Amino acid sequence: MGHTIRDVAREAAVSVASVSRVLNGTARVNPDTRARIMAVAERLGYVPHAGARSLSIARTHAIGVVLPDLHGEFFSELVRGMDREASRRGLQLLLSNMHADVEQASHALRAMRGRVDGLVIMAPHLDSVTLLKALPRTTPAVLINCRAEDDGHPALRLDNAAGVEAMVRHLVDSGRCDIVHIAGPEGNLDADERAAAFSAAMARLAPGREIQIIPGDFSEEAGEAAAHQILARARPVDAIFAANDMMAIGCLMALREAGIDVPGRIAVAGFDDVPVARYLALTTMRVRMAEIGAQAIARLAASMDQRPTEASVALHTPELIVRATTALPRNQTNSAGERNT
Amino acid sequence: MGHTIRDVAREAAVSVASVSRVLNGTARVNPDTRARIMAVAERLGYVPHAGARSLSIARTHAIGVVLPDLHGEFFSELVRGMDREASRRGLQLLLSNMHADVEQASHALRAMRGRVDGLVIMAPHLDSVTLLKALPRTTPAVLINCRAEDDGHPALRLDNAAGVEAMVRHLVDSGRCDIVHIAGPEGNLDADERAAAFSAAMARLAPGREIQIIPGDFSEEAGEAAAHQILARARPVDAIFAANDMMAIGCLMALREAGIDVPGRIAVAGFDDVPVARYLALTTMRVRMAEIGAQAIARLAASMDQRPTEASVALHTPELIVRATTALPRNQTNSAGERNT
DNA sequence: TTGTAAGCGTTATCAC
DNA sequence: GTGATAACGCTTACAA
Repeated sequence: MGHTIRDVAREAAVSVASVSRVLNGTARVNPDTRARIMAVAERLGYVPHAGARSLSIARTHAIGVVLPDLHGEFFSELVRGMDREASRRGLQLLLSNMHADVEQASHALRAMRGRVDGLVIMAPHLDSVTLLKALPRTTPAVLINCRAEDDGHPALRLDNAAGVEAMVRHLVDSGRCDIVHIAGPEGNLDADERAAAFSAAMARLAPGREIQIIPGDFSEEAGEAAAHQILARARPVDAIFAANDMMAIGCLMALREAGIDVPGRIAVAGFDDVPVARYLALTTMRVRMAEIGAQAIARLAASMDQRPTEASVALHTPELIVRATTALPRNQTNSAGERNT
Repeated sequence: MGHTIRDVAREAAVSVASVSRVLNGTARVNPDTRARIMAVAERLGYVPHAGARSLSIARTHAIGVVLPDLHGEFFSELVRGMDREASRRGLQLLLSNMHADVEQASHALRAMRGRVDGLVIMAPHLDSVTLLKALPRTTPAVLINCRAEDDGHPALRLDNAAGVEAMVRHLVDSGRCDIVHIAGPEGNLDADERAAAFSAAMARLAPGREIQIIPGDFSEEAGEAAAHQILARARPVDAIFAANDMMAIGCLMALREAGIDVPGRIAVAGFDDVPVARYLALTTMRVRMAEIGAQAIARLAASMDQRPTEASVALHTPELIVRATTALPRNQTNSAGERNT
């Protein structure tokens, strides 16, 4: 099963040490022997055994990525961003899906010991304290959107509060105060933060209005269902702010089907700015997932190379993207098309 | 940096062999010592070093995935499918991006030696012969959409010819014979196959009509550009068939902006059925990327466990998804909405 | 049932 | 310059 360094050494009539030196360029070796070794390696089609090498030098040049079953585009964007940054740095990504329970998650983490130099962990739905016990305290790790009982690990967090506030402000500014929020799955960090921020923002920006929150689960279907529920009841609604784009889209489809004028009668907004949002002209909060992924890798790399970096928490602030689904009513229109704020 | 099996052995006053046996359940050991060992391991927070273990047992339980910089949704879907299947089987995925040139690609492959039990390689843009020389002939590998100079590796291929033919037939059946094809980047296997199949299908299904092909690169912008080019010239066109969805979407946007009636005056069709396609009601050929990814893992797992499997090539046939952008003209309508064939 | 020791394929520290 | 050889952390005959 593949040649070893010893095969090369034997064929070239040298010691394994010399072969290693040549292949890694770690020390001077006589040009002649060097050439001979290269030739043999080439002829034998020798490929070094990275696993053994890692064991020896105690460095794998790989970083472990532990993600939950992510909804839709998120996975894609996040991993793409990481992958880009990782391959720029000559690092490989060891992916491991972490399913719902902490059990499997910590198993996944343990399985990484000795295979990676660091970890990127995203677990918006789990108790990170339990989780972190599973990982050797020596392994550098950066946390993305974990419930941060600030435990000393560098972390990346989404500023959900700021995002939600910006959106509520936008809606209120355009004259819509009866806003209903469709929440994400309970227990999910982002969902919870967004719902809480919604209540807070409403209390501040539209005092006196009822705070309406409908439960959801981040799925398109939940958005549809919520739309139907909203249409069926009597309370006034002039805007729907879903906790993520997919639910907003479900809403949009349901409203369109019901013949409701959007944004004329009801405005609709989402959160995330997934690619589809642009095509459907959905107003939303843009979250640059790829950038967050790349940043995670960058910070991890830093804390792997140099001295342990500051355990700071970097906050990513979403950006308001105004599109047609919340366009201003005709008589108030002061700008057209897409506008960033 | 983390405890070793020896630490546990020492603390528990047993040999490393016993610790190993207990932790792997590979042999009977006295319940008492067993308990003692477990306790110590727990207390020390011992996590086995997977790298060392792999070296010893010559099995990594990881599979390497080498992909090009994939366009859009593809990456997402493919990796998601693989990830799903891999984690079902307790396998980890070692991701490595392969950039344009064969040099980097083969480097990426070599870096996997000793870290994975098998490889999934996708390289629609490279010469797989050169590529495959880089990998130890002993490592099991499955190829996805590689130019298959059938070299003995199990492979997964897309039946582009069948897909293109189905679409051309659909267009012709709905009375559109002046079809222009927007091709993908030259050198890309799928792009080339689709363009060739287009010519063939036209010759067969719309004999006598000019075979019009406009070059593109799979990007939305290319689709827009092509649309403008088409509108600017005199030749009659009643349908545009883009080599992928993103270009079809670019087209769609450009036509919409130009006030062209779709599908009334010009029908538009794509290829891939990316998620956005449904929302834009784009007729397309559905390619189940996630399924292909999962299948790749499944086949790889098979050829890793058992005897070397047959080197067959599995063909994935895309499915025609008819949506509004190619709906039949009013007077011929015989079905409504979305329809699968 | 338990322990000793020889690998697994590298790298790195010594001598020479 | 080059070559033995001891790690690296684990598994697994083979003995005891």
